[in-house]
Amino acid sequence: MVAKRDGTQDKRPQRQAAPSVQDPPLSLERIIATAVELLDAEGLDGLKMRRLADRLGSGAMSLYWHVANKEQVFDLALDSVLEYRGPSQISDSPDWRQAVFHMLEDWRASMLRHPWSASLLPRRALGPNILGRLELLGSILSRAGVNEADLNGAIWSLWNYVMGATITRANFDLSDEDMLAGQQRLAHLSQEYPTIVRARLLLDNDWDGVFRKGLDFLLDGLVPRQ
Amino acid sequence: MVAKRDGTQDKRPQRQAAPSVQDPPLSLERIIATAVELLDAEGLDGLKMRRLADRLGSGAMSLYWHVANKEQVFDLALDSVLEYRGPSQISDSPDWRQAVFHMLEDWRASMLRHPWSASLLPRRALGPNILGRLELLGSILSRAGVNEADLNGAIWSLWNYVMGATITRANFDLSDEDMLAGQQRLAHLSQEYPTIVRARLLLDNDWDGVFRKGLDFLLDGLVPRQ
DNA sequence: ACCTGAACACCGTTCAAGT
DNA sequence: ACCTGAACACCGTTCAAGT
Repeated sequence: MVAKRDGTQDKRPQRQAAPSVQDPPLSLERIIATAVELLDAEGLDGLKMRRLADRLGSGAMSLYWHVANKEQVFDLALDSVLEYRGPSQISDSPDWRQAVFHMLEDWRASMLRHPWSASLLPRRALGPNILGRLELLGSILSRAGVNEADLNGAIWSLWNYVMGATITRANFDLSDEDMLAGQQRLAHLSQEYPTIVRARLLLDNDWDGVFRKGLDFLLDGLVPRQ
Repeated sequence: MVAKRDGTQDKRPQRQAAPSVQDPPLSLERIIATAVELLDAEGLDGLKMRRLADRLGSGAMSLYWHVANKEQVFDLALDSVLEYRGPSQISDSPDWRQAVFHMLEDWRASMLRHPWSASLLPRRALGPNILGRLELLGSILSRAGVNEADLNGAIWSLWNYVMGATITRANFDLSDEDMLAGQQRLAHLSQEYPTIVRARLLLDNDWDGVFRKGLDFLLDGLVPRQ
């Protein structure tokens, strides 16, 4: 029997898993960055404090020195993912419509890159990054001619639209087999849901195109082209 | 940020809460109806199998004879709340626009009566009641002149819009004090978010009016008035 | 100031039994 | 066929300590 040399085949939990380069010390930034990684990999339910600590090479309870509780981890991970580096000065460029599209499509793309963030955003407090986006949106619309009394409603209309489209898209991002299975189950009920089956509700959905088209319609209504 | 605290000053678990009239036997209907009650009272996180069993006057494990697991309770409670008793034959009435508005506003109202259902719907399978609504929606739009190639996109546009508006509304239904606190925190940052503060983003929001207005714009785009 | 393990109060669900 | 309690494998968090 050969003595185990290098922990390659270890059975034990082995807490001290060869901190070869010695993990850097815990910090709020490192915790949040790792939480985002974990959320991306395992989804909302996959974020467990113990698992997060494991990834950080620390004991589970060490996190609580930097963070009040799990909810705060969610809040910080969420806002960290919503930063907008877009051309915030272009807001007074002549093409306000393009500026709105740019920010909203970037917002949607950010959430789709981290699908857990879409379902999380509506139920958490608004962090600075998302507030920054809303501020930018409001200022563009305002400069485009939306009067003050309608501004609140216009902002929320667009928020609602983006959130609905993104949450749906993020959650219906099924595997092809799932979609096929769903459609087959539907087809089996084609006399109960004839229109839906004809429309191929779960197939051939051009999510991006649908998003842009609806956004166009909404903007036409909110800021009539003159 | 205020932690959600359950203000009810319960003293004891009180298992055997005087089954005065002897609870009726367990049944799927009774389980689902009680689950809806519990969800209405305590929210998504408030639904625990043990608590549900308590309300039913049964042991926790008895539920598992009628139900596979907690997820199934969610699925069934969700669809049970989305039934549409609306005038399904009126779909070929001359006023298709009114028919769409009626169904979508009723859908939104149903979800707002059970706020947990809004956040749940996008992540669960589509039950018969919601499929029925989509079928009705598709058939009305089709008769209103939306051609087959655009039907899928039109249905999803409206779905996205309704879900976004409702999820947001359901989750931002803050107490007056919360809203005031939020706005005050914002006001404190009025040089960072001047537009948002001016628009009174968190106050004076006519959710129902915003919903109807945006829906009008969307329908104008999807089915141009001739 | 920062990190830790033991321990507590849960929660969903399995299992082996009861009627 | 229907219901049950004991028990298991978790999970967030408190606490009393360690450095």
